[in-house]
Amino acid sequence: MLYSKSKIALVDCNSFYVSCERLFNPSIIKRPVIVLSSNDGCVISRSTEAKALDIKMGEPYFKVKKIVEKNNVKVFSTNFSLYGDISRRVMKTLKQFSPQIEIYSIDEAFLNLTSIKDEDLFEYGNKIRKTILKWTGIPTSIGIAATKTLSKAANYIAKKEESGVVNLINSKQIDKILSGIKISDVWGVGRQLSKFYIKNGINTAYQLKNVHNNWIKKNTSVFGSRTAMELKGISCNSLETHQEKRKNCCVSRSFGKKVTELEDLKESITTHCLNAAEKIRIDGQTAKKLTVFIRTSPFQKDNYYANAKDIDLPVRTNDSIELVKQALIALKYIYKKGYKYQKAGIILSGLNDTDVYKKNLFSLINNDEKRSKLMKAIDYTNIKYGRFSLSIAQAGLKKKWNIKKSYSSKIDTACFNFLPIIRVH
DNA sequence: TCTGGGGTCCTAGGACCC
DNA sequence: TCTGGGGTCCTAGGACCC
Repeated sequence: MLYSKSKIALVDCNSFYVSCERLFNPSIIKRPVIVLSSNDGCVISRSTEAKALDIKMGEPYFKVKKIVEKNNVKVFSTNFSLYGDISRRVMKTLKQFSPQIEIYSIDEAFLNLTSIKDEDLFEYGNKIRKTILKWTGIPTSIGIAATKTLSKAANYIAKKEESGVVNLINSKQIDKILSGIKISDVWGVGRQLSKFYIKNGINTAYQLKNVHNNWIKKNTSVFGSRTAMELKGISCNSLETHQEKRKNCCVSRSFGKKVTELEDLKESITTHCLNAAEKIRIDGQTAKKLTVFIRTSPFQKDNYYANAKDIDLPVRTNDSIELVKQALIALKYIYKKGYKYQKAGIILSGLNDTDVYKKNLFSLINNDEKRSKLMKAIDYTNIKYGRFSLSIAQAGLKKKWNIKKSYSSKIDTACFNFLPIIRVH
C-alpha cells in the first residue's frame, strides 16, 4: 500500500504587497488598501477590507476607480525592490523552522515538517506564524498536509480561519474541507481544466479526489493526474529544496503611453536588454538565444499587430553591448510603421552557467576578456551608485515611453531616510 | 482615455537518423 | 501502380502558477 508519511507546510503571506506597504505606514492598517501592477494597470494585491469591497484580483484599475474613490481606498504603485527585500527576511526566518524549504514564490514557501510529531504540528504552525509576524511584521497563513496540493488546500482554508493555521495530518475533516473547495480553486486546475471538469460533473476538490485514476489518465495530461493523486494523499510533487537557476530571462514593460516611432522602441528594447543582461550576469549565466517582441494593445482589436524575432547568438554571451546589438537587429525585422505599440520586451533563453562557456571559432579571445572586465565594472558601479548610473547612450535619457507610477510609496529599504522613526519619551 | 510581468512544464509534431 | 518503421531530439504553443 502506498502510504506517504511526509508532512508539508505551505506558508503564505497574507495580502503580501499590501502588508509590505503597511509596515511603513501603520495608519493604513485597518483601511482598504490595494497595490497596482506595473504602469498602474491592474490590481495585484488587496487587503481584506478591499476584498470586502468586491475589488477583484487582476482587475484593471480604471474599472475599480469609482469604488476606490467612494471608499477612500489607499492605492499604491508597485515597489518590487521593497517586496523582494521583505520577502528575503521572511524566508530567512522560515529557514530556522526547517532547513528543508522550497521558496515557491515571492510570498510563499513549502517547508518539510516530517520531523515534527503529528500531535505537535498545529502548535508548531502557530509558532512559525507568530515568529514571522514578530520578526518581520508580515501576517501569514499556514496549511499543513501530506502533499503539496493538500497543503495548498489547507492553506486556502487557513486564510479564512481566525487561527491562520490548518493541519490536515490525521484529520478526519479532510473530505469535508475538500468538499468546500471549488474545483477552480484547486492548485494546478486552471481555466481550461476547470471547464473540462465541470462539464463532466466534477465541481469540487472532493469530487476530483474520488474520480477513478483511469479516467483521469485517459482524459487529462500527467499534470491532471498528479493533482488528483496528490488530493488522495499520494505525493507526486517533491520538495525542490535547492533553487535551480532560471532557464529563461524575460524583461518586458508596457509603455506609459503608446509608442509609434522606431527610435522610442529602440530605447526601450535597449533598456530591457541591459536589465536582462545584468540579471544573467549576476547569476553567472550566458544566453544562447535572444527574442525581441513588440505588440499593440490586445484590447484594441482594430489595427492589432504583434510579432517576435529570434536570433541564435553566434557565441553564447552575457555581454550587454553584444546583446543590445543583436536585439536592435531583431527589432528592425519586426518593426512596422503605423502602429501604436503598447508593449515591448526581450527574452534571453538557453541560459547556462558561464563556466560551460565554450569559445567557438568566431570568438576573439582578447576582446572577450576586456569586455568581461567592462561588464563587471558596469555591474559594480550600478550596484554601488544605483540602477542606470552607467548605461549606454542607446537606452536614451528622456525615456518618454517610460511607465506610469503615480502612487509609489517610494520606500527604499537600502536608504536610512525611510526607516520608521520611534519616538521615546 | 486607461487592461502586469516573469516564470515553468507538458505535448504534439516536425526534422532527422538508421 | 507501388512509397517502411521506429527511434530521438528539438521547438512552438498551450496551460498553469504567483
